[in-house]
Amino acid sequence: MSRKTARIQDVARIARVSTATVSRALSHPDKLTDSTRKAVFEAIETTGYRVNRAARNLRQMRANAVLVLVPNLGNPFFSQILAGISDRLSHEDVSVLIAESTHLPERDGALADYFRDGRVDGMISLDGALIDKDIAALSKAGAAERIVFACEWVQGGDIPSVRSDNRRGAELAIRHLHDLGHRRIAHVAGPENNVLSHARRQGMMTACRDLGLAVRPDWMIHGDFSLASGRQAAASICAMAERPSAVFCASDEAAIGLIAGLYAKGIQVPRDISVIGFDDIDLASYYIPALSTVRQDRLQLGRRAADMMLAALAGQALSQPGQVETVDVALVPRASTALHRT
Amino acid sequence: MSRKTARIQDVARIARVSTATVSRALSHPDKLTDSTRKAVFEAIETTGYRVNRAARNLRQMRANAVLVLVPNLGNPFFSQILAGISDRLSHEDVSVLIAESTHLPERDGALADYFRDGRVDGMISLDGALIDKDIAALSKAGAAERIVFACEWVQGGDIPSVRSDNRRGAELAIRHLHDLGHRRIAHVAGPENNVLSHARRQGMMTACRDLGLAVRPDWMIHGDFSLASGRQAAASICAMAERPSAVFCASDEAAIGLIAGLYAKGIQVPRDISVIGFDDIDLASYYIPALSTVRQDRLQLGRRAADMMLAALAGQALSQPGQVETVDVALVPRASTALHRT
DNA sequence: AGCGATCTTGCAATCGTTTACATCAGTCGG
DNA sequence: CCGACTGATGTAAACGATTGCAAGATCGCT
Repeated sequence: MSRKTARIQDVARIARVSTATVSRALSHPDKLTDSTRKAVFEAIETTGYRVNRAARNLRQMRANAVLVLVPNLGNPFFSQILAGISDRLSHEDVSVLIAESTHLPERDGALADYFRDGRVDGMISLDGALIDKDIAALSKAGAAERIVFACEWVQGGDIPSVRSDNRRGAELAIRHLHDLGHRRIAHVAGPENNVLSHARRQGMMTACRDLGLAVRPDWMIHGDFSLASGRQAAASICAMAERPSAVFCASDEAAIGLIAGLYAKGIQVPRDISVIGFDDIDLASYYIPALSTVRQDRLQLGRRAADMMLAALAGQALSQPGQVETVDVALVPRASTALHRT
Repeated sequence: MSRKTARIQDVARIARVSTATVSRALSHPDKLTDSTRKAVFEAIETTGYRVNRAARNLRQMRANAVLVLVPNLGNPFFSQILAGISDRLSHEDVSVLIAESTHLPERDGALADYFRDGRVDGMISLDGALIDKDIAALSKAGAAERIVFACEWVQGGDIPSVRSDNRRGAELAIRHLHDLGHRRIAHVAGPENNVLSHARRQGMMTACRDLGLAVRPDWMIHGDFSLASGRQAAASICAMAERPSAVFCASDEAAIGLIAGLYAKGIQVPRDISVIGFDDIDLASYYIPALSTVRQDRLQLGRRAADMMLAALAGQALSQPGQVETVDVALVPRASTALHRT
């Protein structure tokens, strides 16, 4: 038995047809006579033939692969979106390549190179912090039409995106606290330059205005979505002369960090302060107290982004350049928010 | 300006050399005269040339890519190992493809096809549940020498692996509980057929024997590493006539589920029962009570696996076929374990 | 039977590299 | 001054598929 894998020629010889016919049997089965198609598939069976992707990619000048750019793989939040993407793409015979923003080579245009050397046909970015330089390099590489954002996005561009309804999520959170009687509400925000931070803060401001609540600047606490930043926020709150009765955190992790931090100082949630998060990570319902939060459907975000990508690759430009798809969010009240003690 | 990207021919023409020389400038720069090398690199600069990966892969008959097989991308535990792998490989110009075990096509040998159609040169599997059929298909595809396990592994095979010292981790956990005065120790195990479950249970048994503790079969509770299984275990424990004073859980998630479940029934940790987990996930130190656990270095697991992979691809077979590298673990005592009340 | 239309299949060029081999120019020792 | 040797570069044949074009086969209709 020969060590080498079967080539299209071997199949053609056994099926007594040309290589062209074998190729067609695979890509346009309906274009063939029943009998020849059968003969070809039998030959494929006996030889165990599989098409060589490198050869196909070279000839077709496409990669049949998509790059997913993740800010931080260690973060379960992103990896679940990745799972949604992978789910869709793996069924379409499109390979999924991954790259972490933080581990990209320093060299400018490292991202664009994925396109220019033909490794991928498109990119789904979960990172909204792409700088203009990257974007410029990408569009110079002719890749601009084959980029989709998922979850995060960049502000000005025409690049289509799939995102949660962050503003509404924030409004739901604030209204929930308001319904419970809270009037003094603080916010632990995400990173300053992040689009999600911004949208969620905006949502909070809108809701507060509608409800006639004041938003005190000193109750807008800086954070970065992380556990550690939540814990730090706890310190800030303890130091306050007048404390809020409830806190809306821009992420579940920040909320958990905050609760842990408050607990360490003897402030109990929700007895002394109510806390609500954003995301509904798996752990939220197992935390003590179970975390009230706003659910984002991360799998759905990934799947929809993958669908947009497939559409973009299928050829026709996207319906509108700046297309935005929004995935709904839902309030999930649990035990970390309680009636305000009057 | 032409739309098409520059080819090696264009570079050759501008640098006034042959394509062979350009190719050599990239792969064996030292084989060239200083002057020609300089000329070539200048031409590359002006044309913005990048080698076409499909063409290179076809000619070299290799993919310069590695497949990472993950049981479940949604699980942060795996995605952090993935981060370690990605970190190493992206610096070596090796692309990282991902596939989820659960989303693989039903067809037999779907994994082997990644090798047979030349999409990847090697595979790092985080999934120890590969069935014999898969393995057989893989080795028939000549891929057996290019597989490495990370974290999990399969029992009998010769396939090299990187893993944490699970037995020692379990022993550390048990001795820690013993040091605190606990003598009645239960275990929430992982899935029945999982190698990690087995190793950790073995470690527990060894430690118990050494310390002269009885292991009661009815205190070995089935689980599957998940939050939900931990919560279920809480129900089991509540139903027991005689309760353990401490529980060693095979994962942090199970431990958290357990604590949440016990809390719901009015049993407090560590006041009534001590609980220790395994993994040291990010959240462990932010849980209330902060979770005692055994730390696994997931990044390191990934990095070492990537290194083994690179060595395997570099050509020479691995030192021994069944090579096993062990990554050390560490006890991290926190607030979920306390002195046994006598 | 004749003719055009339609459908099926084969021929051969092509995608962009890499690399074995050939070639050519120096270099060096005798 | 010559032959052997070394080192740098060019020539051209792969790698394995896809696909425009052309040719042959089949069919329908008059």
